[in-house]
Amino acid sequence: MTIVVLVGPTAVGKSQLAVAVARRLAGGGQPAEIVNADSMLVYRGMDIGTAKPTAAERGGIRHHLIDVLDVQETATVAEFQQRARAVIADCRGRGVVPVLVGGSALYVRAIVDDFRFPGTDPTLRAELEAELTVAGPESLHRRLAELDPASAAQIPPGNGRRVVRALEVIALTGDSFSATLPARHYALPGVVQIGLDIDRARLDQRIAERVERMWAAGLVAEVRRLVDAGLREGLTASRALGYRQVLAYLDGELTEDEARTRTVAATRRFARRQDGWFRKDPRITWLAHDRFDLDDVVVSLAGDSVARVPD
RNA sequence: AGGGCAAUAGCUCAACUGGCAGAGCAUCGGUCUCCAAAACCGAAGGUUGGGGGUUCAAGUCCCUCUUGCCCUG
Repeated sequence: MTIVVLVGPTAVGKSQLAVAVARRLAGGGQPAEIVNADSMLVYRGMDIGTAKPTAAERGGIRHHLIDVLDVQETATVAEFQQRARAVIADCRGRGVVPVLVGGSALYVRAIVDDFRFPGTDPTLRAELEAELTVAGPESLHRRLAELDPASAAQIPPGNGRRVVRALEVIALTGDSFSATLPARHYALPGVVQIGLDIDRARLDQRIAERVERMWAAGLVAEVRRLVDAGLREGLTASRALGYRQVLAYLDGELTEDEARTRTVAATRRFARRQDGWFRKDPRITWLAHDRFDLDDVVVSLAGDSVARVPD
């Protein structure tokens, strides 16, 4: 059994390639199915700003884990990991090849590698969060240093978010946090990871054009609509690229023009960070995003894996 | 045309009576086990619009030119 994983920065063309590949990866006569691994495509109503593939763009290929949350719900890696693994297992049970497509590196790794997340406690989290707001991250970090010097050494004192999580885990498990990323060993069989390569100037250009198109397509109106649906209350969704900036515009903190320009800049920075994750993974096979035989190569790489990995 | 105000990092702006030119954002690099399109850390970046003068010392004071904004006619 094989699973194709398509990664790379935003706007390289992952979604499009996924559909082309899925059509040709017929296991047992049925086309492959696409599994989203993108933290923002999960939100209903966030269509324009996330460049969510339209029905036409999906080309009749089934897409999983898109539109599964309301904007006011908080997305989490752990929940996503469970859902994605369930979907993947289901595909395999039906003899269908899953094609995992994602730009959220942590999400992809959590699905494909051996990640085990300690639980969470909303009440406890809320308390720590409240303390973070009033007391600041340094004071929480000092407490972490007493409880668990090893993890305190790993987490920068200014990063309140991670300090809170560490304290939460310690309180919950009674154990130390030991926050380290696991080794790059696939927890699933038959993984073929493919990265789409693009030079920076080209990518920046594509990002600028894409944001331009989003505005023309009515991103501002979409955000207005989502505000009524509770976007501002959504911890995750309200921080999405484009959405956060348009919210600031609607609040009068930015002009519309500034919102657009900042969305472009923020997306560029995001692309750099994605690159940082993916480039470090030696298991990824990199292919130029614009090679004419791109889908052929992906299909054949997937096929090789099927041959190599016995059922 | 006359008068006033302004000009400092790519952008927006700081710098008490003259005393080591800074910050936010952008840019570049990095970190990462439940908000990750998040959060955080680091680096680089300047002939203070041009020219002259006063002073031990000028972004700051004086003269002049340039550019922009405002007021008056």
